[in-house]
Order: sequence, then C-alpha cells, then structure tokens
Amino acid sequence: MADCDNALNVVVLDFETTGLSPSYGDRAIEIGAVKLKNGEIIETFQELMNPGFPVNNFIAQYTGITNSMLKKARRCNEVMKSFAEFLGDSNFVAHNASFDERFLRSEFEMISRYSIPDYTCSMLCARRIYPDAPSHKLSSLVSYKSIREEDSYHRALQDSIMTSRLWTTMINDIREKYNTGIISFSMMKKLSRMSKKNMDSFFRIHP
DNA sequence: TGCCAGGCCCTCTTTAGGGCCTT
Repeated sequence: MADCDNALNVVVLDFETTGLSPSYGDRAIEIGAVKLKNGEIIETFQELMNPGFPVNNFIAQYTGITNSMLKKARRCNEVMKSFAEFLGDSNFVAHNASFDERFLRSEFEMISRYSIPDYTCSMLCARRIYPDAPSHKLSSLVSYKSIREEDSYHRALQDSIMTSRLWTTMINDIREKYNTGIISFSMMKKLSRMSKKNMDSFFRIHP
C-alpha cells in the first residue's frame, strides 16, 4: 500500500461558514486543518477569511467569529490559495464531509482550481464503528470516546484537531477489534458507505 | 433582513417522509 493510501496520512479539515449552502451564496469565513503523518499532527493551518459581506448574529454567536474580526482578515481567495498549497493532493477527512466538500469545491472554483483530492467522512465511519453512540455529532463522539477536548467547539482548527483525534481513535479501534494491520484510506472510504450488516465480513476479507 | 441545502439512514418504506449532521 502506498503511503498516500494510509488512512493515518491525511489532512483533516473544517470550515466555518456564513451558512449552509454555497449555492445560495454562503461563503467560508475560517478554514482549519491538520496534516497527519502516521496519525500524528505534523503541521496545522488556520486562518479567518473575509467573505466580503457581514455575517449574521446566529453565525457570530455560533462560532464566536465577529464582523470586526473578519474585517481584518484576508479575502477568501487569498486564503484559499494558501490552503490549496497546504492541502496539495492529500486525501482529506472531515466530519460530515459532504458539507465541507461543497464549500471546498466552491471556494476552489473561485480561484480557478476545479478539482479536489479524494475525501471521506468521519461521521459516516463513526455511524458504522460506533452504532450505539447516543449521537454522531462531533462533540458527542468526543465525549463518548473520552477524547481530549480543545478549548472550544465551532472554531475551525479546534474542530479539525478533535476530528483528527476521533479519526485515529476509530482506526485504532478497528485494528484492535478486527486484529488488522495498516488501515488504508480507501478501506475507510468503503467502510463509510457500507451497510452495517456487512462490517464483519468486510474486515475478514480485508485483513 | 431573513431566508436558504443536501446526503445519509431508518422505517409505520420503495408511488415517502422525517431525523440527523454540518454552519
């Protein structure tokens, strides 16, 4: 297996945004990410970005990111160019990745980058691996697995760090439960879309 | 100013609807 297909060599990212839908004009206001090598954080990225219009009160309260903070930030396009260099062609992971993927694709298109690396979703994986968790939102899973918390939720770097800890915890739990060796990214991606009843047979076939 | 989406998953399903998750 190539190093790039090792599930422990990925970028874990998280966006804070002005809303839920880039197709309705929402923009990213913060990107946070960690680069994992063999499951350890070797590099981080965090930057606020000015979307060019004010965020509403809900977003300011939800994230703690205020319009005065955003006024001082670089514009989205400049930040995304820097982030594109950080991400490179690394596979990436996010919690409820379909959300972050839409914003990554949208912001990348605005800097004329029309492709994104392969990605998978920690939430979908957690639904398979921890079906009995009371909830599969990030904060609940962090609590459920007794993962060390950062100072706050809903800030991009802190959420990406906690997602990376959840990600490595899931991989370690799979390795212990199924007595498997190195877990590949492609295996985790298949897992995220697998029916629950096929979990055990999948890891017997892919030791 | 306030509003908006979309994919997954379950079930009282599949000719559908609603909860979960992300901001």
